Amino acid sequence: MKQEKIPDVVVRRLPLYLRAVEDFDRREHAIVSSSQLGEWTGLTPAQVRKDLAFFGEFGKQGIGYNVKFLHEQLREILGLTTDVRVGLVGLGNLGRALLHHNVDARIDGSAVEGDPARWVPESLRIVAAFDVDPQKVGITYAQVPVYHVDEFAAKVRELDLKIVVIAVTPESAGAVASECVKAGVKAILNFAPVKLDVPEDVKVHSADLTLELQSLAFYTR
Amino acid sequence: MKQEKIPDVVVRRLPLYLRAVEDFDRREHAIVSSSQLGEWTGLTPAQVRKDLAFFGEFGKQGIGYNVKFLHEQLREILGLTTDVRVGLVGLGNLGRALLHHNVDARIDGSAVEGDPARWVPESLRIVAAFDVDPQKVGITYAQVPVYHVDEFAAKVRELDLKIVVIAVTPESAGAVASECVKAGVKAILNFAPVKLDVPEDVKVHSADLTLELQSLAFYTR
DNA sequence: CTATGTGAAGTGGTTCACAGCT
DNA sequence: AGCTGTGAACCACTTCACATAG
Repeated sequence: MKQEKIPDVVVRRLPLYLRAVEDFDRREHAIVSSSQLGEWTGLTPAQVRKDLAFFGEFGKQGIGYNVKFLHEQLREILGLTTDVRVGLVGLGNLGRALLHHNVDARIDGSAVEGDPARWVPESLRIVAAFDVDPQKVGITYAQVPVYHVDEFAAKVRELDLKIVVIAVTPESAGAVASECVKAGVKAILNFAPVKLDVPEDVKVHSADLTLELQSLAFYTR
Repeated sequence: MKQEKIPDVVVRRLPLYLRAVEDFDRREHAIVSSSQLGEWTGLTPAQVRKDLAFFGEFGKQGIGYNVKFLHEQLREILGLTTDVRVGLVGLGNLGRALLHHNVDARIDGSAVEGDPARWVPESLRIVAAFDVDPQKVGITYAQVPVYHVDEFAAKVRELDLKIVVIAVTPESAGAVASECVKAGVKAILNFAPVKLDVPEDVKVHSADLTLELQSLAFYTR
C-alpha cells in the first residue's frame, strides 16, 4: 500500500465492495476471496485486490479476506463509521421522493430478505431539507424538518451537514451550489440538469436523468 | 471518421454536446467552435473534436461547427429524431416522482429562461407505467396509463417501448430485468440498488443513490 | 495447493501538435 | 489568422503473472 492519491474510479467502486461484503456477512461467510467479490460485483479479482491494496493489506495470502474485518475497514475508509449528515435542497417531486426513500429504507430496515436498511446505513442520512415555498417551510416532511433556504448557511454549520443533495430547478441549482461552497460543503449530489462550477476541492456527482436516458437512446437504434 | 465501435464514454458525452448546442442555438449563435463547446461542457476542445469525429466531419476547418446542423446531427446520432418510447416499472415514491418529472418538463415547456422542455425532448417520453398494486393498476397517473406488470411483455410490443426504467424494490428488480430481456428491450435505466445480470447486448445504466452518497462520503473526511 | 499483493505489461481513452482547409 | 480532423505521444487504469505467505 502507498498513500498516494486515490483515483476517483476506485472510490466509486468502494461502496460496491461494501455492499458485497455486507451480503457475504449476511449469508454468514467468515471469509471472502477477491474472486468471490469479483463475481458479486462484476469486476475482475485482480481489480478487487488492486483497489483494496490502495488502502492497506486487508487479506491473508492463501486464505482471503476476513468478512467482518473488511466490512469494518471499508466503513472506515468511506468515513461511514461516524454519522454523515446530509442536507436536501428543493422539495419538489423529486426532493420529496428522496426524503421518503430516506425513511423507507430505515423503517423496513429490520425487515427480512434483501434488507433495504443495509443499503442506507444509519450513518448516512438526510437530516434537514430546504425550500423557498412558505407553505413548506416549518413543516416536518418524512420526519425531516424543512427550513427556508435563507437559513441554509446557518444550518449547514449548526447541523454539521457534510453532503448536500440539490434537487431544485436548473435555474436555481447554480446559486445553491455557490451557497454550498461558501458554507464549506465538500460533497454535492446534483439532480439538476446543469453543470455546477465549483472549486477543485468540492466533489460533485451528478444524477442527471435526462442525460442517462438520452445516452441509452443511442443503444436502441 | 471510421465506423468502428464507439466507446461508452463517448456515448455518455453526446447528450452533453446536444445540450450545449441547444443552448448556443437558443442564444442565437450560428456557429460554435470546439473550444466553446469545451468551455460549456467542461471538456477539452480536442476531446470534443475527437468525439464528434467518431460520427462524421461536422465542422468546417477555420470556421467551426454550424449550430443548427450539429444539433440535427446529434439528435440523429442519439436516435432522438423519432419517438423513443419509455416504460416505467414501479410506482413507488420514486416512480411517481419520475412521472411528474416527465410531464413537468413538458408543461413548463413553452416557458422562458432555462427552458426545461429542452432537457427532455418531445421524443423521449414515458408512455406507460407498470405496478402490481391493484389500487394503482388501471388509473392514469400524471397522464400516463398504469398497467399490471402481468401485461408488461404484451405492452412492450404493443407500444414499442425502447427503454425501460426500473424503479421497484431491490428484490423485484432482477425479475423485471429478465422480463425486459425476454421482451427484447435493449436499454434499461435501473434505480434499484442491485446489479442486474443481462446479456451483453442489453445496456444498463444504474442510478444508485446510495452508491453515489457513499462514495461522496469518502471525500468528506 | 490456495489466494494475496504487486511489479510489469497491456489497453483504451485523452491530450498534443500540426497538416490542411477557409 | 482561425479552427477542424487526426496521427502520434501520453497517461491512467486494467489485467497478467508471479513471488510470497498460509
